[in-house]
Amino acid sequence: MPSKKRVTVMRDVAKLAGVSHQTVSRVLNEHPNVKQETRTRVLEAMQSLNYRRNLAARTLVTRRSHTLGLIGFETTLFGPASMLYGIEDAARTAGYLVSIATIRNLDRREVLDAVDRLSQHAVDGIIAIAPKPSVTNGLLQAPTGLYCVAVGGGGEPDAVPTVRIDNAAGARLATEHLLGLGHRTVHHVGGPSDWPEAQERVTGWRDTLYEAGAPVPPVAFDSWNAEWGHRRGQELAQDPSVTAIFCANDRIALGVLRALHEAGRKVPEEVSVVGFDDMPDSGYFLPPLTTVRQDFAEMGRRSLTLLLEHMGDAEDPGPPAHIVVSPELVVRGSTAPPPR
Amino acid sequence: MPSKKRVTVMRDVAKLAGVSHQTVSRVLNEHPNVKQETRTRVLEAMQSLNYRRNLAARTLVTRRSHTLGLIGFETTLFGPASMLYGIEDAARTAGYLVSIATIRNLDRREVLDAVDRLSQHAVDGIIAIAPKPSVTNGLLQAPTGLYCVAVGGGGEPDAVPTVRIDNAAGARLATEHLLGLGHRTVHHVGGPSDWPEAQERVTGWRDTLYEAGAPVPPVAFDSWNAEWGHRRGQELAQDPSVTAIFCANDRIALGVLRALHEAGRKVPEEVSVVGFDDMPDSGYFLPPLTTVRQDFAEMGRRSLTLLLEHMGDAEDPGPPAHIVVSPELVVRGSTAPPPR
DNA sequence: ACGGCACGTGTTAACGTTCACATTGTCGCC
DNA sequence: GGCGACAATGTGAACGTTAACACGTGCCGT
Repeated sequence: MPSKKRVTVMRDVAKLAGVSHQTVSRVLNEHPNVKQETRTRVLEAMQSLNYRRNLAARTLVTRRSHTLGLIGFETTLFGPASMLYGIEDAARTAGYLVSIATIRNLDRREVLDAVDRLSQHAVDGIIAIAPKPSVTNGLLQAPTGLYCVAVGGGGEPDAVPTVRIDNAAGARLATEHLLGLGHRTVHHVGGPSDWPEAQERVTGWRDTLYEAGAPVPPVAFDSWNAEWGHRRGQELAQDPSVTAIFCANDRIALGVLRALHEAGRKVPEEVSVVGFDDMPDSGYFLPPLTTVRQDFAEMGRRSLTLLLEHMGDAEDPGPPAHIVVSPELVVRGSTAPPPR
Repeated sequence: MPSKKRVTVMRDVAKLAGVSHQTVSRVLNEHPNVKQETRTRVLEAMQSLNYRRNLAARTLVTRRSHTLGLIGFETTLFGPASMLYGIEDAARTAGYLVSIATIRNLDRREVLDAVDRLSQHAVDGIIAIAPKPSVTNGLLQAPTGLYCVAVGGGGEPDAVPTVRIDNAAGARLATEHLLGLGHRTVHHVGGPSDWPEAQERVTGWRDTLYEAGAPVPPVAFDSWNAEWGHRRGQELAQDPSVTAIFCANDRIALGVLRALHEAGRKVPEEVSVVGFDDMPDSGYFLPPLTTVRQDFAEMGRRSLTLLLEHMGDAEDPGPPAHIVVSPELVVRGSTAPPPR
């Protein structure tokens, strides 16, 4: 007949090894004061019984679940998805599991709800993919003792530690590259105007033009997708003076490329185009896209390190730390000197 | 002075409401036998104390964590990332949290490791993004009582319930579309030969050609990315008899488009190209890509439903259920009748 | 020789829930 | 009017782990 108790617990291991359950616990937690011989005996017992410790019980008493929460936004896109990957990757090595709570918009309500859901499940900390301040603000509402960091955001440094990319520097790289090729000025197709990241890219681009004494053409904002790039590209294609276009991301650039092609304007012979992000297949656009690469996965990893550090600091967290990573220009076939 | 007890627990709520902790528990679990008046009194107490129940304690005694595990592969790509999204979306509505364990390759070891990690954290069930049988097989190793389903796989129906797309039908749609336009035959650029999904697409394509009495050109396999499409596209571009190419996915198609363009062969005037997946910006390729759409997020949602059903069925699970979803042809500008 | 201290181990009590059972009261029905 | 059924609540014991303390050893210094 089948035994009533299904899984083996500490007590079973202890009995087999001829010690108390506490000693088993000590072995498990690598407590120093256990004789080598007992340790191996316990380990053998665990092995032979195929023992796995019950994390729920452990969590109950230690108040640490060894689980981290991730608040994600638009995680189907390459950038966020890669951050998620980087975070999970680093978390695994650090012995944590990652639980996700995606939000469908950036309302404060949604964020609070996600924080609530995660904290109910007793996560030890939260990483938020936080492109807008509303998210970071929501994070501040988290129960005390719950550590939070934000990744991939923009705007002014916040009350929570942050990992972000230097968008202005990236925009500068792109703009300087184009000016360096001899273009009189550079046009810009913006992302959504209410995203700090989009604004920072505008700033970097504009400042570079100013400093170079180049005229600053008007910017239009809308969204991050190819449809917008296509729409805006059609307008720019009408203007023969446009020879260089810096797009707020690669998807917009894709739309711009198509619009230029449809208008019969050759890239890069007549018009140069630069993107931002370096999505997986940007190198296979027509022509291959020159772009500003950001290492999303690395940002994810860094944010996890930051979170763990933050959690490690006992009571006094000190001022929130901020990590800024630098983007990198990838030159491909979509940029060339202007026609003469 | 600050009180020693930090968080409020059931006992506190009970005391404030003037009932026993068990009654509070009953209110929380919506047990029928609680007087309306007491219920509201308890609810008010919970509200005013800002009580949140401790899920770890609950898990310890009920052995249900209300957490689901996800084993993910290449989650930075659009398909898997969308499935993940769909799964999380459905899980949230069902009151579950999703924990992720990504695997970096499809080895059995990695899968076992992921299952182990998830089961340590006491997940109630596991959904695996399982493109190759090795994953599904690993799933069978899961501890008894842990329910698993696979999503997005291929190959023969497995021992675990599965949600998959009808790859052959999708390939058929693409091929018939091209034949219907008047092409004598259709070439195919395959994915990785050891992926069942890639093979099924080949099968659907080949069968359609057979039935139509069209010649079946040789297939080459390699990987899923644009680089491969570009490489293979260069070869196909040399052959003037090639007028229609069906690619195993959109990324490959992107590479093929570029190769054709470089070889001076116009799409769709001289050569038609069809993809598979319908990635976000396929509609803005040059030209806009005709493709076979699969609804990844929906597959994710369906897989969650399947898992919950499976978990609900008490002891006897019956034969594993399989859901097959149908893809859909999206006609855009990359296909046209052959040159005459 | 003896107090003290470090080691190795065991004992008991939490942690915050839910479950099984016991205890009331209230109603309806023969 | 008694008696069973059921509704509403309370009591105690799990669940499996770690924390806090207590208990023996053996060794060192004075």
